[in-house]
Amino acid sequence: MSESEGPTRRVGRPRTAVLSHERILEAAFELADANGPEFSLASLARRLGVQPSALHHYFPTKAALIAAMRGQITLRLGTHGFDEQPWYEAILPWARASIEAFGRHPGLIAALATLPIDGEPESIADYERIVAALERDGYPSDLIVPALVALESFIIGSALDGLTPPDNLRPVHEPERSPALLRTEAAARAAASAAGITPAQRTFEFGLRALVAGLRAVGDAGAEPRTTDADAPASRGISG
Amino acid sequence: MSESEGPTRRVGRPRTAVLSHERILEAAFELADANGPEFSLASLARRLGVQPSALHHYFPTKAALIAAMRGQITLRLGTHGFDEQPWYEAILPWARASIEAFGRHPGLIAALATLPIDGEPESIADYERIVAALERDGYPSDLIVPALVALESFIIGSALDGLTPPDNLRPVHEPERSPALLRTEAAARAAASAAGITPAQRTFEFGLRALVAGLRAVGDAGAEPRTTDADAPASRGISG
DNA sequence: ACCTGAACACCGTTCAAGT
DNA sequence: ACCTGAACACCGTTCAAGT
Repeated sequence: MSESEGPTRRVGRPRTAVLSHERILEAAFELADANGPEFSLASLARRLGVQPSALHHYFPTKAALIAAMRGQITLRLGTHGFDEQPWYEAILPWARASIEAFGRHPGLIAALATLPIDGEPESIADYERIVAALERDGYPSDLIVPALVALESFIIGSALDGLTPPDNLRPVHEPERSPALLRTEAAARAAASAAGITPAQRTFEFGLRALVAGLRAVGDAGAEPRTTDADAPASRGISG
Repeated sequence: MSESEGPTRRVGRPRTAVLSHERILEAAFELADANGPEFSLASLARRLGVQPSALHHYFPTKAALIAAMRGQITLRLGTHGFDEQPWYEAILPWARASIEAFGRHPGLIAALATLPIDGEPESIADYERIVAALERDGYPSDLIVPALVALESFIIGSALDGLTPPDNLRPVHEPERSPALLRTEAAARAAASAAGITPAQRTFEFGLRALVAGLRAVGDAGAEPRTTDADAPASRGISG
């Protein structure tokens, strides 16, 4: 959109500002859409026709810019009717919109995943809506945030999985050494093809339903003191 | 371990080789263990007392080195008794060992996740063992690989989640605007603290059990032609 | 206040040259 | 074959200087 291939602006403050938070964010999304994991401030500056250092006047660090992008993405997710439907219904379109949004910006997924939420009003508001629905539906209080985070972890991991080639798990080098993998990978790829979607998309939809069903089962049994405790086994496996 | 802070080796082929695949991998794991997402060939070369370009003699690219590290990590995961136990039992310690391994190398998680499996014999062998167990237990053939990939996506996403601060979802800036999140996040953190684990660890264990339970439910209903089809809804949500 | 331009401390990778 | 050293094309960030 904004081409401006550098009429070599001279030094000093321009008469009218060339940049703004909005213009930078817009160009940043264009750059992130042009797929490939190459998202750098330098290439963003090139696209905007400015020097890289000019960007730091609006966003102090690269992480701050990405945090702002995350806020925009969250805004566009929409509400998905958590107020009208039970959480396990409304969460499905929310999850689909989330991975779709992540998939549109391949170069950002890893960065978005590790970014602290911190003071991000949009993400906080999004979480608040979902958490409130779980509370309203009687989900066990101390398992609401874990359920939400587990779901988001699955979404993030699936988004990264979507970056791998469609036949990523196909044993091409020594197929005779992994016959079961060869068989089942072909079956899964054929099923995805028949459905007109990628294997990664089919995997996501399948895993999403399984995870939500599992989370729901625990929540329904949530009135009693919880025999399906989530705490016990961790002491025998996971460390720091 | 290997200090060798550069007695300034002179040019030309050394009388006895200074590097080897094993020495490089060992140092690479030491570097990845020293937490922080800074894993570079330059810092690895510094640790080994060589020039960065020397590394390319053993691993053509950084991605090739990380692929080799992934192979080592997979080897150390162990077998976890998929031959003796049903898949939904053996998969639990396998998943715990996986996230523990990822958690030990924070700087590698994102790179490991996006790496194509390609010709990685160790990972292929690991998958083959798991897939074979699912087949043996009668899991629907075209859902075996999706089940495995969904689980691994959850593990990868959870590993990334483990990098965020423990109170990542706590609304500190405007707590009055998100009361439900404030309540439930505190409840979850308190429960984790009482169990002597981090919130991320408790979330992982909880989500793992929910996901496996959900995957198992679909598999048990797998004899019939599948009314719980994974294909239909994708046509109304997920795109390229 | 808002930009340029130089500078700093990094990256991964290639390749000629030396032994 | 196995390393050094120089070179190339990048990074993010800081900061003085100009308007």
